[in-house]
Amino acid sequence: MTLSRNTKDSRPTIRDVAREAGVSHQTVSRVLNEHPKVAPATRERVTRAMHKLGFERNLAAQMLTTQRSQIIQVIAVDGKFPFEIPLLNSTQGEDYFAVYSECTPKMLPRMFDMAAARMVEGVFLYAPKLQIDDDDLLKMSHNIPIVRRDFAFASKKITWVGFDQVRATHLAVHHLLDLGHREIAMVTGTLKAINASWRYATWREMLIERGIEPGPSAEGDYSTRQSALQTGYDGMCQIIQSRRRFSAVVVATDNMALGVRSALREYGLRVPEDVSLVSFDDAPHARFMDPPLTTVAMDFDLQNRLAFQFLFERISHPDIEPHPHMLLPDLVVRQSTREI
Amino acid sequence: MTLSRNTKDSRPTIRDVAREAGVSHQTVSRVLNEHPKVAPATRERVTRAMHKLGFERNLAAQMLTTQRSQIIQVIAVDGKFPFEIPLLNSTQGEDYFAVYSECTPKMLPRMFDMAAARMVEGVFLYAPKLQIDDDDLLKMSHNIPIVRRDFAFASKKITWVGFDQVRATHLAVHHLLDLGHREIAMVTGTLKAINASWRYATWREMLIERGIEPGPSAEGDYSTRQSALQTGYDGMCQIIQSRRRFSAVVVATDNMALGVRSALREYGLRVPEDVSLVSFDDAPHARFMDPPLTTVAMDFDLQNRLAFQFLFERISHPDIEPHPHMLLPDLVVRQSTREI
DNA sequence: CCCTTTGGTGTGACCTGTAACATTCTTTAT
DNA sequence: ATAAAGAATGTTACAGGTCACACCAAAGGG
Repeated sequence: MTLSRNTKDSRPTIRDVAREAGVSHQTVSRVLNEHPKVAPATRERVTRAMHKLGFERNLAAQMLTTQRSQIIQVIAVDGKFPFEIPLLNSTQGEDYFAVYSECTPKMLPRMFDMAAARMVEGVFLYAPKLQIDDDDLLKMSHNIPIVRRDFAFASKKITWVGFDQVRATHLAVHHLLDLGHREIAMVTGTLKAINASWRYATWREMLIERGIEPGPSAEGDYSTRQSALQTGYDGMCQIIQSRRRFSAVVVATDNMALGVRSALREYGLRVPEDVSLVSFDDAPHARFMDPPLTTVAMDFDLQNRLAFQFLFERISHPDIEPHPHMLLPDLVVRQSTREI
Repeated sequence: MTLSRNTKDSRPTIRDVAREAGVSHQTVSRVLNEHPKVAPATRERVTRAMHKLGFERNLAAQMLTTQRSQIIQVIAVDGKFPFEIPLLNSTQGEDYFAVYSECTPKMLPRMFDMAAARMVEGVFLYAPKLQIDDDDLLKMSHNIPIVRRDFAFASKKITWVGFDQVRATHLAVHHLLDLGHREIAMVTGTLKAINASWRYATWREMLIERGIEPGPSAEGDYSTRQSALQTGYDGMCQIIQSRRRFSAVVVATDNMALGVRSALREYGLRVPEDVSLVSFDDAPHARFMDPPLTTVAMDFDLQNRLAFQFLFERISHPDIEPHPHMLLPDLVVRQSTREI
């Protein structure tokens, strides 16, 4: 017994639609791709046939011929991309899907090989610890457009979107200096992260430049919410136990600040009466903390949106120049800082 | 001038590998698919050729013939899936990619149509507000395996993974009752969410059953972190302003509890001296709050892992019975509750 | 020693769209 | 009227894998 192809669950193809509408499959393809030279009446018939059969274009087949996957890949190198899943929906308006993967710096070339084989159209790179030469990165990229969503200071040939960490740290430290603080401690993120190390270095340099000895510091890790809270707490405990004096603490992120705040409380230190606290990010919880947290606001939403937007730009106009994009943070003064 | 196909950036195909290794393309395919009947020497030659040419199997072509995409789709209906992107990496060990999309209940059938056209192999459904008949859901599913990662009480034909909300609420309210509280307020999530409404209903019933009048309540929305904090705050303010008495508050999630805590503080109400607070989730920040939060722990990580695991199970063994899976929460007593 | 089995390999069709080119039928310019 | 241009549609050849089947040689059974 010979079964016709369209038995059961197999979905209709353009050939089926063509037969239904009494045209050639190519005409159906033209309708699908909104080719101008299709007679309105024909287009109408074909459209009707498509609806009748419940036709949906087979992406795999389209991928195979066009060499375009409509997929962009988010690659987190040496860490996790700490945002919420709905962010991946930003690609939807552009008819792209985003897939996510993590890898080590060593695996990155292989990652690009696989991306190329999957005909991934763009790579959204989150590699906050990766110091890599632009040319090396481009070499392994198989010409897939890349946008780095991090701080890649020296990069001239790769589009990236990042925050000015020096400026951010200036805002935080200046604020404390203006309030009269001279004994300023810091709880940093992992210094392997480029952003975190800039914040740390800038904090140090600003104080040293002014002849002030940098206060005690501890290294944490804000790469996940969990570790941020815990290492914020641990770091603060460590600083307190060091017995070195401090009247203010700079904390690398608002999540860490939650842990820091908790440690201070345990040791009976009041904020801001005994210790002023300034942090970075302006996360949603910052204004609900006790006291509401003074923080250097970074609009990550904007950063992510821009990074995606630039990526789509590079995909559709591969010839335009890469343009690094430095975002400027803002100080939000709340009640965790006070004049000494 | 005739250009050979393999100019520049076009990637090598199995035919290229075959030529390089001096075998047929089918043999290369067999090596790729670990077919047992390939002579070791041949396999070796082919593998070497693949490496030499930097071959990666073209996913689109594979998809087209096998009708398998190696893609699973996470669909959030009427809301956002509030977890972090790295969660999507749980699919990696299984050689799947996860894509994410959101839709309204009305769009869901169309979503499945598109999924079928993309040959999506499984759907991870997060639809905490969706009350839908199993059969209706199955009807629109094009036979794509589905796992619901939410509470779908009546479902017998769909695999789902959820927490026992009744039990969870019992834990919270019993705890307060045991401590002597009789004036118990509640800040709920949006009552359109099935989980939230169960928590609300159970809270009410438990009190009424015992002849206690339910305390004041306010409806919030914990579907995003942002809204959770804000509506937690707003809801608590509303309850306080109602002037109705309460000695304890049940809060729908730990995120909302942050807002609630902040509102209480503003009104000079101490926790737990004036008000006991019990919440749900045991989010990372719960133990760093002031005071550390008593909460009903739900292991979302486990829930997500199980849901993914069940989905892969259903994909590889479509014939096994759907099995609803009810997870049991645990009460974590910290310092936000106290005997009255 | 011949027949059957089976391990190892090759051949050609097929999956479902799209691109390039061919074909038909109008319409316009000369 | 006739060539040329152009609109609408059809034909055929891909894209890069996998599948079904054919084939051959070596091994095992009678």
